[in-house]
Amino acid sequence: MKKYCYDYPRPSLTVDCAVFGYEAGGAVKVLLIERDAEPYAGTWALPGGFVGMDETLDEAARRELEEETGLANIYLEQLYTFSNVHRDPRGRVISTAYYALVSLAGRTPQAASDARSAQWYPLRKLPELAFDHAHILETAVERLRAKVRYKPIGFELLPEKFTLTQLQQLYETVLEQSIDKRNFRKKIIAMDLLKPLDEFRQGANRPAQLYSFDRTKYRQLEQSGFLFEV
Amino acid sequence: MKKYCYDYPRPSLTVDCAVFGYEAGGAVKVLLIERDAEPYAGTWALPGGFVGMDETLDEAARRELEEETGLANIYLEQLYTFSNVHRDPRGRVISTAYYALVSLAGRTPQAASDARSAQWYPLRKLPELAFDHAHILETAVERLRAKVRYKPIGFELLPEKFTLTQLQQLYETVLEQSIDKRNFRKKIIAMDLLKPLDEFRQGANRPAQLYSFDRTKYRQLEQSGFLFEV
DNA sequence: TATGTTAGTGTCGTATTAACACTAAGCGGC
DNA sequence: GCCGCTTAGTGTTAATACGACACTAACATA
Repeated sequence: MKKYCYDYPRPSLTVDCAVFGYEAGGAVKVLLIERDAEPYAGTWALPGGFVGMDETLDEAARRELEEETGLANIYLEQLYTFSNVHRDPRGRVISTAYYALVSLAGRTPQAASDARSAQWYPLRKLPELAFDHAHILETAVERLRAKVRYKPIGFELLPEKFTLTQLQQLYETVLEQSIDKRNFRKKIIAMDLLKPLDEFRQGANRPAQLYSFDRTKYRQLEQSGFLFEV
Repeated sequence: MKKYCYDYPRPSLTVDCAVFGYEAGGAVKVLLIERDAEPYAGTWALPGGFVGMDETLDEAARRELEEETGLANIYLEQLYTFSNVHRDPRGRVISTAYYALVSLAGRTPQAASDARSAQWYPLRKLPELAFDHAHILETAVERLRAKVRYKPIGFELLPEKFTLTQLQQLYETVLEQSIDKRNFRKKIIAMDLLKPLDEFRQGANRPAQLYSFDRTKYRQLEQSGFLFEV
């Protein structure tokens, strides 16, 4: 018994989340779930689901992400709304995609809701994806790369205290290109965004200076719409 | 009698178009319609309307724009999907906004459908707008400015044959800042995007060299994702 | 104490950018 | 016909930003 009736037909609305995970030294990963329900049961897909009547798309994206993978407090940014007429075999479903880049550290997904399992997949070794999610993911990767080139990243993606080498590796991983060490340091230091700490990271070799982000300066820069080219 | 029934409630989906118009020497204008139907009857708004079941959002945006204003063949680009829960008094309505920048020349809107009237409004002298359309417009202006800084504009916005001064004025108008004449010419010429013609524009003063766009080169550059800073 | 590994640092040539002022060509009025 | 007004058109220079490039420092371990 269908209870919700309208004068005109309405498409369904979903959200999908392309969450990229970064881990020092590793490749970029993507958070995927194995679908438990039809259609595409048993197939891997981006976390996502239907939008509720009393939540914004942002809220829906965050909620679905947490429901299906257990990951909360991830800042998602709207990517694009995909509206191909036949993108979903259930009928007319329009989906607004979100994306994010987060640190893998401490973020182990736990499948729940209609996800049979949930895990990080290396971006270069993806399984077959449900719906048009491969296409969504492509779009998200493009956007992520484009964005990283003019907005600094780092918050969230590194431990509270980190070395310049770690920061450089982050950029090299996301951009998939190597960067000159001296030039990178020059530029980052010139931005005056990092606070050198009194600590050093001990280890097998020469101890590395630890830095932390200066969030105040970060926000100032953010508002003035600055450019940041690596 | 409501004929379309579903197991779960569904939001309505609309599209809205922020179409900016440029005219040599004038300020940037925005295409608005005066709503004929409730809610907001008599108030000015962005052209737009409900999405059909067998059309993509892009198609819906183009269709609504033509229905309400008579303007066709405008290349719209997706801007953002606005989903505030109370953005529409009729209930839950989510709207995907599109934007475009076109030449005013020969584009006189003709109201139809549920638009009582349709006209170009100077961006600096806007009336009160319906729904959250003022907010959508703000977002569109930001995006337009950002985009113009790295993608060349000009096609569509100038007559087939134009002078470098006209092209410069276009940039100055859209960016709302003045540009050094010599530097601008140097840069534009260096891009090798313009064909100097054998003609000059006659008028009251020194005749100006006429140029036209070299569309082949434009497409080449477009594909290589080039940057273009003015 | 010798070796291996990562941290850290400066210069220079080149390319890009911004600032800046005068001459050229046509028109209209006198 | 010449003077004045208006718009078109043109190069140089100084400052800055960028990319390329190689060695020394510090520590751990064998």
